[in-house]
Amino acid sequence: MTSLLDSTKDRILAAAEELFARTGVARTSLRAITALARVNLAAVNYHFGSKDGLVEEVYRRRLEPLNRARLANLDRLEKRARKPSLEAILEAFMTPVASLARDPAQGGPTVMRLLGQTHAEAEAPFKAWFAGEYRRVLERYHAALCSALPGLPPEDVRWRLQFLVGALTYPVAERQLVELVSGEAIDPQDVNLIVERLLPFVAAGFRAPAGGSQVGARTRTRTQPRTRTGGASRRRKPVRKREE
Amino acid sequence: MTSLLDSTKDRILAAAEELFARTGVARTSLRAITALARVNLAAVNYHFGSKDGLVEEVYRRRLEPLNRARLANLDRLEKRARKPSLEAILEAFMTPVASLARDPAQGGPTVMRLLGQTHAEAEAPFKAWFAGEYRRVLERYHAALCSALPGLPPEDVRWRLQFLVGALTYPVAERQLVELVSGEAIDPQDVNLIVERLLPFVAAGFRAPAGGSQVGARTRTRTQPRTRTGGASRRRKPVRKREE
DNA sequence: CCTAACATTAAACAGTTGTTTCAATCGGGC
DNA sequence: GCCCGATTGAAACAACTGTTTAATGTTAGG
Repeated sequence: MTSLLDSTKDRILAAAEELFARTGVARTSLRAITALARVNLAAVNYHFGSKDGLVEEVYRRRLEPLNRARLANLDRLEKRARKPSLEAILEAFMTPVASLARDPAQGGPTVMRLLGQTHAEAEAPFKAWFAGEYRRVLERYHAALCSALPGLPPEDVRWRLQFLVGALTYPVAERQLVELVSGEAIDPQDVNLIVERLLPFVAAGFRAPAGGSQVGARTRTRTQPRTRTGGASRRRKPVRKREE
Repeated sequence: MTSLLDSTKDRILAAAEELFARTGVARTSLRAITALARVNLAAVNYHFGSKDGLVEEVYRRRLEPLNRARLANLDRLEKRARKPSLEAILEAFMTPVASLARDPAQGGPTVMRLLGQTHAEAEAPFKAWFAGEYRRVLERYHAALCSALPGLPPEDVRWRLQFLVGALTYPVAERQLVELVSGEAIDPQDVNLIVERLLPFVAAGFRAPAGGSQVGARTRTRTQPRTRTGGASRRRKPVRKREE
C-alpha cells in the first residue's frame, strides 16, 4: 500500500488512517503520520487546515460510501418488493461493511478497526456531522424494519437496531478479543464470515417477542449476590516507577 | 460524589474515572484530574507511580468485581442445576453490568461509559492483564453455553458470545447514539432496561440454527452495487484554518 | 521568459504533556 | 520534647504537541 505515485494528500490520508486505526486519533501525532507518509510536517496543515480537518476527512472518506451503500441497498430492496424480508434488510445493512473490508482500495481490513474506534474518537466537530449522516441511515432502516416486523413495537425495533450495530461493530474493532476467545488468529478476509454468522443471529433476535415489562416495572434481577469490592490494599510505600 | 472525607487516593480515582469515561484516557491530562480532585499534581505519581498505573487501577477497580460476579453467578447457577437454561446463563453474564451501573458506590452510570471505552483505551501493559482476566470468564461461559446448546458448534457459540459482548457494550458506551436514534435522552437508570431488552434478543439469537457455510464457501453476497468512491475534490486552495 | 499560483521545505513558535525534585508539613512512638 | 516515615506542596524539567512562518521549489499560462 501507499504507492510511491500517490499524491501527498493521499499518502497523508493513508498513513493517518493506518495509525488512527491502530492506536487511535488522540495517541497519533502529526509527526508520526508525516513520518510514515514520508511527507513534511506542515503538509497536514496545508492540505487539511488542522489535525481535526484531517481526522474528519479520514473518516468521511470511509463512512460516506458506507452509508451511501446502505441507503442504496435499501432503496433497491424496496423498489423490488414492497415489503422486503427481514433477512434482506439486515443483509443490506451489514454487507457494505464487509465490502469495504474486502476492497483494499477502500481501506481493506484496516478500515474495520477505524470504524470500531469511531465512537471512542469522535470529537465535537466531527461527531456532529457523523451523527447527522448516521441518523438518516438508522431512521430509514428503522422504518423498514418496523414494516417488516409488524407486531414489534417501534421502540423495541430501535433497541434491537442498536444491538445490531453493537454486535457488528465490536467484533470488528476488538479483533484481539476474538482471537483471545477463539485461541487463534483470524484471517482478515473473514470479515465476510462475520456477516454470515451475524445474520442468522440478529435475524432470530429481531423476530423474538418483545421481552420484559414495557414501563420500568422491575422483573427478576436477583442473580447477583451482593459482591464486596474489598480486598487488601497491595501497596503501602509510594510507587516510584512502573518497572522497578 | 467525591465526598470531602475521601482520601487523596480515592479522590484521584474518582476524578480520573469520571474524566476517562467522559473523554477517554489519552485526552485526559493529569492536571485535569488533579484539578477536579483538588489534589496536588505530584500526588498521582506518588500514589500510582505513573499515569499508566492510575489507568490500570481505575479499570481494575471496576472490572475485577464485574468479572468476579460473573463467575460467581455461573458457579451458583451450575451448583443449583446441572444444566442451567440458556436464559439463566445469559442473565448471569449481563446482570453484573447493570448492577454496577445501579450502585453509585461502584461507579454508577459513569462506569458504563468507562467500560465501553475499554477496548479503545487499552494500552499494552493494561491490556495483558485485562485479556487474561476476561479470557477466563469467556471460556467458562463458552463451556456453559455449549452444554446448554448442544447441536450448536462450539465455534458458533464463540462468535455469538462475541456478538453478545458487542451488543451489551456498545449501546452502553454510545449513549449518545441511542439518544440520537430514539430522539430523546435516556434515563441513566435505564441500564436495567438494556439487560431486559437485550436478553430476549440474544437468547433468540443463540437458539438460531448455525447459519451459512462452515468453511469459507461463498454464499450470496451480491447485495451491493459496486459503489464508486469518486466525487469532485471540494478544495483547491490551501486550507488555512478550520473557521474562516 | 516572466509571472503567479500552487506545493514543499526547514525552522521556530507557544502551549501542554508526564515526570521529578526538594523543601515543607503532618502524625505517632519512644 | 524529638525523630522518622509517610504525605503534600510549589516549581521546574525535558520532551512532545499542533500550528505558523518565511523561504524555496515547482508548474503552467500568456
